Order: sequence, then structure tokens, then C-alpha cells
Amino acid sequence: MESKQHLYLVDGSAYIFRAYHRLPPLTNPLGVPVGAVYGYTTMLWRLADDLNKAEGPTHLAVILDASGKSFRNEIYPEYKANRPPPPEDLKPQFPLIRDATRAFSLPCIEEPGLEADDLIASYARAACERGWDVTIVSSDKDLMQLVGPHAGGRIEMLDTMKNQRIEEPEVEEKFGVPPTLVGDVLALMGDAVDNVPGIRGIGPKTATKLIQEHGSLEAALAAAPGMKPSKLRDNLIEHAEMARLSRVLVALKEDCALPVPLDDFKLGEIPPAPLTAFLEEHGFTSLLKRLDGGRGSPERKTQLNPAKPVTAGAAQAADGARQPLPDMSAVDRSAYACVQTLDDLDQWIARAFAARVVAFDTETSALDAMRAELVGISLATGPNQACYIPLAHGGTDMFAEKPQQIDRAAALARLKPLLESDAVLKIGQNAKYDLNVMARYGIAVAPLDDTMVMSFDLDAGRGEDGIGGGHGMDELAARHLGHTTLAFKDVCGTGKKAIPFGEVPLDRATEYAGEDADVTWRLHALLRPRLSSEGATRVYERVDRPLVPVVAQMERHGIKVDRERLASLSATFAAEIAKLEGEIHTLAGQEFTIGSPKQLGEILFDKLGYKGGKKGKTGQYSTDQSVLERLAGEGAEMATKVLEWRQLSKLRSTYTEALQAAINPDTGRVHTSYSLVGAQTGRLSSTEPNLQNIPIRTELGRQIRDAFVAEPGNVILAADYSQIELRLAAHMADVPALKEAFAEGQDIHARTALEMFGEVNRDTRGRAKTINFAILYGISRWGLAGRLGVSSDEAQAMIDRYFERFPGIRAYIHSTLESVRTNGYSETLFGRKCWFPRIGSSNPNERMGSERAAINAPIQGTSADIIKRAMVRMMPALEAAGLGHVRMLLQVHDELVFELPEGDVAAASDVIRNVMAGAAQPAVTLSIPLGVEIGTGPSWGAAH
DNA sequence: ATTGTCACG
DNA sequence: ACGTACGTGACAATT
Repeated sequence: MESKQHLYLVDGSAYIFRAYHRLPPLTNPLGVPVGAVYGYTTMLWRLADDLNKAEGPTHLAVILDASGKSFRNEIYPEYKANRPPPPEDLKPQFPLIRDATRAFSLPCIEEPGLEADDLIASYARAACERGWDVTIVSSDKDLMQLVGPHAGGRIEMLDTMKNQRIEEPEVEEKFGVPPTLVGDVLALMGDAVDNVPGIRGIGPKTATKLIQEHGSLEAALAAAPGMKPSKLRDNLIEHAEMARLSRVLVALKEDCALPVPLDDFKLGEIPPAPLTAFLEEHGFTSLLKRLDGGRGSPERKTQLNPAKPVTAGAAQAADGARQPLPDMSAVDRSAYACVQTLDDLDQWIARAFAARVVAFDTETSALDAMRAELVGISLATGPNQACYIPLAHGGTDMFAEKPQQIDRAAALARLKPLLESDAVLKIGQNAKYDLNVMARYGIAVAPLDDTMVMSFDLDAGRGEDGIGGGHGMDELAARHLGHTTLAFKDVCGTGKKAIPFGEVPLDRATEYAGEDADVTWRLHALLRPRLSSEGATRVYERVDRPLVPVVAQMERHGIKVDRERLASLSATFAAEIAKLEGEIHTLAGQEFTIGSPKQLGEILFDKLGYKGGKKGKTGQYSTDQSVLERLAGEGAEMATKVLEWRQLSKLRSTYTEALQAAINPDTGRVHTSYSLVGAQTGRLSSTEPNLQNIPIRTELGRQIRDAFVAEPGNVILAADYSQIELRLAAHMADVPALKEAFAEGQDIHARTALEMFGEVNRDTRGRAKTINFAILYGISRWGLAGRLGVSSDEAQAMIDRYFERFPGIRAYIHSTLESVRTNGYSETLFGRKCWFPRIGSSNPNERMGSERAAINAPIQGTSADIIKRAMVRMMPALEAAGLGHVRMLLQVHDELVFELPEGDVAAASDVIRNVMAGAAQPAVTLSIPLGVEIGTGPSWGAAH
């Protein structure tokens, strides 16, 4: 007699979501994220391992959700509408689940219009009809409805992560009712993630209680009018139809036509070749070893047919994938193709799909991503396997004959599915630029890797002493590939003779553009594996990589600037500047260029005879603010006037004039460009224009902030972290008095004053504030002495007292420096490294400078990590609250600036505060709270 | 291209 | 003998 058949149904889609969140962000040798795939693979392995065991499977199939809408959407259009999009580094893993299943030679079932749950239910039922037992490999609560005996078999579930079998008692423990009533409970409680409405105000507890009392959903609804008056009773009556609709949504469709007959799920031997190829492709070396090494599993195969190592070529032949280890032959620019026909383009697109990884680069008419016209696109699928697709060559002369090229709109229509495909990883160098250009042509490039950001996360601060520390492509090519790239100016010329890229002849353009994509591909192959081996994966995957599209969108939003207001300020400033200029010249007794520090120094110190020292190197007088303030204090009227002149000139040239020029004529807004690799500590920097140094400290300057305005009906909302760096210092150095002060919401500088000087007044608080900052910046007795106007001995006494009152600080400084000297780098709480190659320099100046920077970097860098995490989570959180229209515009290190309709301020403030205050979680638990201060108003100035 | 200065956190 | 707070970017003058 044949023994009992046992069918295993694996809920593949649900599994990878859980695996993704539980496993570290691994990547395969090509840089495709495969953490969840690895988890899935090990799970299949374990299942296949049970093949010969008593309770093990005789039949097995993996069931997946087909993409697109299911029949439930026809019943209820909002079904699953609340689902947040999957994370960037999960998307490319979905198609790999099918590959993994195929590698085990196991059937993989999906059916358009049906969800995995329905197929699982239908197969489980059909198997029971035949008298088989069924194990559903899942922990999905919806599937728990199925558990129990059916016809001649029985159904149970297996949660492979908790290694727990789910039978009737487990279901009843969770829902308080037997499996047959689970659907009724689910209908009452609803499901926020799947957007099953349920009944307002009813959660799991109440739902269970109602079903227990009344025996069914219908009975509970029928009994409602007789219940004692309550909100619950009213809701049951009012929303009864919602509950019935929910009941239909949570019901599983158990009579689907089976796309593949049950008998086809019979488990046979698992052929080793495809499995080996798959494991090699994704670098699952520990599994490969188990396959090769004797007691390997899945066991049968290795016994019957010991696996031979499969060569890269064989792997390629097996499934069309690219070889795992790139052959890094020399860059050969003559190997690149120029794509001028749609057929050619289609072939390249197909190659990219097959390769699953493609480097790409855009060529444009300008450096400003918000104004640049797309001129061409280059792609690379491997070393020297690159092409250039010219799209707008031939320049602006309408009558000149243009080179043969594909119509831009037609080419973009073909490229869009590739560039947006979850199954193909796109690699860029400074990808934010290309992302913004493509976004303006209606293409949302994803998923995305950025070699520049990778380089930064690996090597920030490195190479300041020789090899060059930048992260630009030319530098990276020289450093990592030993290759000198064609420079832009070699192709387009320089100065007056420069031509736009669109006028470069196609052969030359192909060499340049193809090389960019080729080199980017190669850099990716080199840098990607370093992320995991050098411990940079977490910062890259969880912080900087997801930040790229977020920052790109902020740049595209831009911020509205009131041109008239700036112009009027500018005119006021100009008049005052002219007046001061006359007065200064009179005082000097001659005309001179006030803006020239050299001339000014000579006038002040030589001609007028004020006291002042020369600067060492250039032999020039210092005339900076501190010097002029000293002179002004001594009664030098000229110094006072020069200070005023300097302030107004600065405000006018850098702000009121430059900002008007920065307004984009198409959007009417100002679009900054953020650099993710600008500051070694991990901070962002802002350029063209720099919107991170808009004045605020003086009343005159603050008026400039008033010119940053919201659109009519909207307001600007500014959210600041309060004292974040001091809070982090209190946490990282573990300083009890400071932590206590923050926990109690005290004025931290006042508390410091009390500890230091025994009393709090304006003077002591100010000095305490200076000392607090001195600590953050790496203190020296001389520096503090200069700031406080005391002797260096007195400064040293204060430092000693600070260390005494705030134990922990000294130990923090000591251990940080010790660690930097040993490892060469400092680290933030989130693992971001910053290298200090000159920490051991024999030049005391260099060495001590590095030491101060090294003390500061973990604090400044942790703060940067935290606000970056907040930025990554911000829009999904706002969207979940129905506030997807709120626009995040600017980041200023510890501040985020938003624009939103006036009526949404209250709701948005809650979300923003929560996201920012909780941004360290769950990766890091801080021992101090993160304070967030929020202000709103018609302008940025008014929002503070 | 470099220097000095000053705007911000 | 030196010269001292950390991290940025822009502008004007000067080389």
C-alpha cells in the first residue's frame, strides 16, 4: 500500500518580505541585493532536506502572488491600496525568487488575478480531497482559516522562521476561535496593511469576544440592536455592510482552476547543475560548500551525482545570466557601439534585461540637472560592453543636417520599461543627476545603485594625503582601475571654443559616453563587494542609497523665492553700501578697494597707524571680523564702517543678487543641488546655490529668509532638532548630568553654567555655551582662551572643571582617539566610517587638527545619519497619513523645511515630529530624547 | 587657482 | 617655532 502523500505549499511572496526584514542586506558579486533571496534559498534547502523524513514532503510547490490587481480589487477598489511600495533593495529580489525555485527544479505557480492565498487554498483543498496531508509554509494569518481536517486529509501550517507548526490549538491561541471562525474575526477587525475596512473601533480583542459570544459574524451583527447602547453597538449597526464586504475580502477562493495538476508537484531528485550555477551566481558560498562537501544537502543529489564546480561559462549557458566574475580587461573605447536604429536599441535593452544589471549615464546640454536637455544615453552591461544612444545631436540649427539617430520620444518609450524595471539594477555615478534629468522626461529610474555614494561610504576622508580623496568618476577610475578617462574638455573643448555635447561628432561622443558607462560598471563590480567586506553595507543600504531618490525629489521641488522682495532688499543694501563707501574713503583720505583685504590692511595699519599683526605666510595684515571688532572697540570709526560695509556687501552679492539669478525660469523656483559626498562626516552639502547658509543670525540677514515663501494657500514648516549634537555627545560619552538635563528638558547651557560656575546669569550661560561647543569641536586650551578672552591657564582650569563635572567626556575623547589611531577611522553610532590618514602625522599641526576633527566626526556624523534616516522615512510616513502632497524642500543639517497647505499643518506636524524624533530607532536606542521644534509661517523667516 | 572673508549648522 | 574649535560653499580680489 502506498504511504500517505504529503503536499508542501510554500507561500513564497510572504516569505521574502519577512526574510528581507530579518536578514542583513547581503548582495551578490554583481551588487544585486540578495539578502531575502538567501533566506528563501536556505528555507527551500531545509524543506528539500526533509524529503526522506517521515513527516517530510512527497510533493512540493512554491506559490507566488502574480503582479497586478486581483479579483478582490473588483469587489473593493481600495483593497491593498495602503500598501507602501517595497523597499528599493527588495524590488530586484522578487524575480530572483523564481530563479531560486527553478534552481531547485521545483514548480513555481502564479496566476494573474489570483493571490497566492487563493491558489494555496485551492491546492490544499484539492489535495485533501485526494486524501493527502498538506503543510502550508507560511505564517500568514489569513491562511489560518484553512487549518484542520478536510475530506480525507488535514491541513497545517509551518512557520519556518520560528520553526513552529501551526495547528488548531495555535490558531485558537491566536484568535480565540477555531480556524473555521477565523474569517469572521478577521472581517470584524479589518486589516490596515491590506486595507480591509472591518468595523471602526474594533480590534482583535473585541472581534474575538464578539465571535466567541455570538458564534458567527452574522449572529453578532444580528444581535447588535439588542446590545446595551454604546459606541460599539452603533458601529456594528452602522458599518454592518463594511463587515460583510470585509468577510468577502478575507474569504479564500478555494475553487480556483489549478493551473498545474497536483501530480506534477511530485518531488524528485534535484539536479545539481542549475542549483550550483545559481549558488555561484549569487555568491552563496556556504551553501555551495555544503553541496560539494560530502554531507551536503539536499542530500540525495550529492550522493547520486556529486556536483562538479560549474564554470562561469556553463553558468552563462545555463540561464543566460552574465558570468559572476567580471573579466577586467583594459578599457577599449573602440569597442563601444553607437545605437542609431530601434532594432539595435531593442537588442541592447534585451541584453540589459538578461544581464539584470546595467550601468547608465546621461549626456546633456548643461550641468544643471533642472535645466539640462537630454542629448544621449549610454549603457554598459559589462567591461567594454557599452553603447551610446544619441538622441539630440546636431545642435540647434534647424536646417543643418543631423546625424542619424533614433527619435528621442521613441527611444525613451523603449527605454522606460528597462529603466523602471524592478528586475534590472541600474548603476549610476552620481546617479542623482541622471535621476533628475530622467524624471523630467517622465522616467523614474529604479532600482538604483550609485558608485559615487559607495565610494564615499567606503573611503570618506581617505587619501587626503596623496592619492586624492575625491569620489568623482575620473578620480575613481584612476584610483581603482588605473585608467585615465577622456576628460569632458578633451571632447567639448574649453573656454570660448567649448561646444555643447550635442555638437560632438557621434564617433567621439560614443567613446566618451560609452566610457562613462563602462567605467561606472567596472567601478560597481569593484566597490560593491567591498561594502560588505568592509562593513559599509548598513550605512549604504539603509541610509545613503535610499536617500538618493529622496534628495533628488527635494531638488526637483525647489523652493519659491520672492524676486521682488529680494530686488527691493538689494536696492536698499546698495544705497547703504554706496554711502558707507564714501564715508570710508573720506576717513582713509583716499579712494581704495574696500573689498581688498590687502589694501584695507595697508590703509588701517600702515597709513592710519592702528596696531595689528601680520599673517605668517603671505605677509599680509589680517582684517577679519575679530580684528575689526577689536579696532572698533578701541574707537576706530573706520573699522565699524568697514564691518557694516562687509556685511551689506556679503548679503547683497551672495544672497539678494545671486538668489534672483538662481530662479529657474521654467519652474519659477530655486533648485539647489545637494552633494551626498561633500562633507567627510556624512553631512550633506548644498551648492548652486548653497541654501544651507541663508542668513538668520542678524536681523538684517534674516530678512533674506523672509523672501523664501510658500505658494498661495500654503505655508512653510520648519522642523529643527534641538541641540542634537550636544544630546548625542551626552549619550555617546555617557555623561549623567547632561543626560539628566536633557531628560528633564532643562536649558542645557544654563545647566552647564550652574555646574561650571555655580550660578546662572547672562555671562556664565554665554561662557558655558562656548565651552559646550568647544567640547564638540575638540577642545584646546588656546582655542578656548581666545574665544573667552581669558588666559590659557584659566581656559585649562575650565576644561579641567568641565571634565570633572561631566565625567565621561574625557574617556570619550580618549577612547575615540585611541580607536582612530588603531583603526585609521572613526565611526558613527550607525557605522559610518570617516578616515583620518594624518592622525599619526609627525607635523603637530596636522596631527592635532586631525585629532580635533576625529573627536567631532562621530557626533556630527551620527547627527547626519539620524536626519538622513528621518528624510528616508518622511514621505512614506506622510503618505500613510494621507499627506502625500506635503513637499519636503530643504535640509539644513538639523532642520527640514516643508511646504504644505495651511489646513494640514496640525496633522503634518505630528507625523514630522514623530519621524524625526524616532529616526534613530530601531537601529540605535538613545539614552536621551531627541527634541524637535516646529514652526510655520508664510515664509521660511516667519517659520522660525 | 588661491586667498581671505563670512554666511550657515 | 609654530598656532589652534568641527563641518561646509560663495564671492571678490589677486596671483
